[in-house]
Amino acid sequence: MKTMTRKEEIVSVASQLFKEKGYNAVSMRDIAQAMGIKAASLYNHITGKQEILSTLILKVAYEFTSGMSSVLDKPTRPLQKIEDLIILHIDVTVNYSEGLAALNNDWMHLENQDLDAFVKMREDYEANFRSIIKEGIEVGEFKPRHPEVILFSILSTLRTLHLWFQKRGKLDVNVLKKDMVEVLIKGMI
Amino acid sequence: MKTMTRKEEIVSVASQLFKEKGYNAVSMRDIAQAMGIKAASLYNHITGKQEILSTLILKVAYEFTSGMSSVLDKPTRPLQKIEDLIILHIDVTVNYSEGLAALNNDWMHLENQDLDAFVKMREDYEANFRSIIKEGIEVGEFKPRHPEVILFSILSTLRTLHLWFQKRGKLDVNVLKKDMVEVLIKGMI
DNA sequence: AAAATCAACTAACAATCGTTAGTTTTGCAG
DNA sequence: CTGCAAAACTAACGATTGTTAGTTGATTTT
Repeated sequence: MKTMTRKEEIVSVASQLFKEKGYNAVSMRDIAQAMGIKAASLYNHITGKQEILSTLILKVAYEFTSGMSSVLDKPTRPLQKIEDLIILHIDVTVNYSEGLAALNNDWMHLENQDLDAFVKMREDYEANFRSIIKEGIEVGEFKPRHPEVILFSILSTLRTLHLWFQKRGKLDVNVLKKDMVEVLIKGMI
Repeated sequence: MKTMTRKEEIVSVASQLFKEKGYNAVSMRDIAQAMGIKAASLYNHITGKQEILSTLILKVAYEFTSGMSSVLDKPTRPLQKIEDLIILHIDVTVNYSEGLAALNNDWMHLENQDLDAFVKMREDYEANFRSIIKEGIEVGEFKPRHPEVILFSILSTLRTLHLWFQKRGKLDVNVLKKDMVEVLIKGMI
């Protein structure tokens, strides 16, 4: 782990507290105490509480957006793209697990442009995912099921991965990738 | 819809606000305003903000617990039990959609005995679910996949159903049940 | 009609919130 | 050493939080 700027430290410490109690239940004094300083000192490094949240969430959201771009750019078939996206989610979960909790639970506490930017990224991401599924059904690679149900099932699972990964940290990442792809794509029977 | 007591009205109104902004971002004055009264008047019917949350969450948690009991009592095979649990989740989602948001996002803000009771119900529920999956694998009804991954995939999907059900309310409930069972159990290819 | 209960109200409380201003300490470059 | 900037501090602000006390008017019970 490379050396962190003080601001990165604050965002990191805050993200752990946000994960446990949520954005609104964590005070600036809580964050400061976890860093061993006073709340007012935080303002030497950040402009306010909102900046912590938006820095945290938008960084992770960008990872998904750029990951989706990579997947779309490759000339692969729909099934391979879905597999790539599952791997993407697992990798982001492993590397940004703190930020994912905030992204999932506290995105609605973003404000103004940050909120708009996030919502747009999220909608675009879902739309791209949906298109891949629809194309897979059209070319006969997937069963002709309601695309919305497939999209919902996969995304729900992937979005809450961080909860399980921390609880059952014993799960080996590569085993998880393999089994997750199998279960999500081929089902359980 | 039968006539509500005033307390039930408060819990209902509060649950809608909790769903949008989360427990901590909703003030007693917000709840009162949504009911057309003053915050202090709420205390004629409830003992405090905590009671709203615990009433809301524990009612839904009990639905899952008793639903699980029914499924376990029937002398069916593991596959049928899983299908029954999927139906249970969809039914609870339709009938208690507001409470599910609080259960998923704000359970950690419960206190003392309420928190303990909830955590125990949740752990028991997951343990029962896990046992059914393991038995299904043992008797050869399910593929020999990591039980934890199957459990996680199904529960993640079912627990976030309420988010999608409100967004895409056009989805017919019976179509949803059929497709959801198919997708979760048989996969997408 | 009198008495009691209910459910609303006003007013205020102590605590905590995010944030600002002004000051002191720390650590490094010259 | 000296000087300077970075980063900590103390103290306080106005706003909001959940909650309590005491009161009023309406409705129900006796």
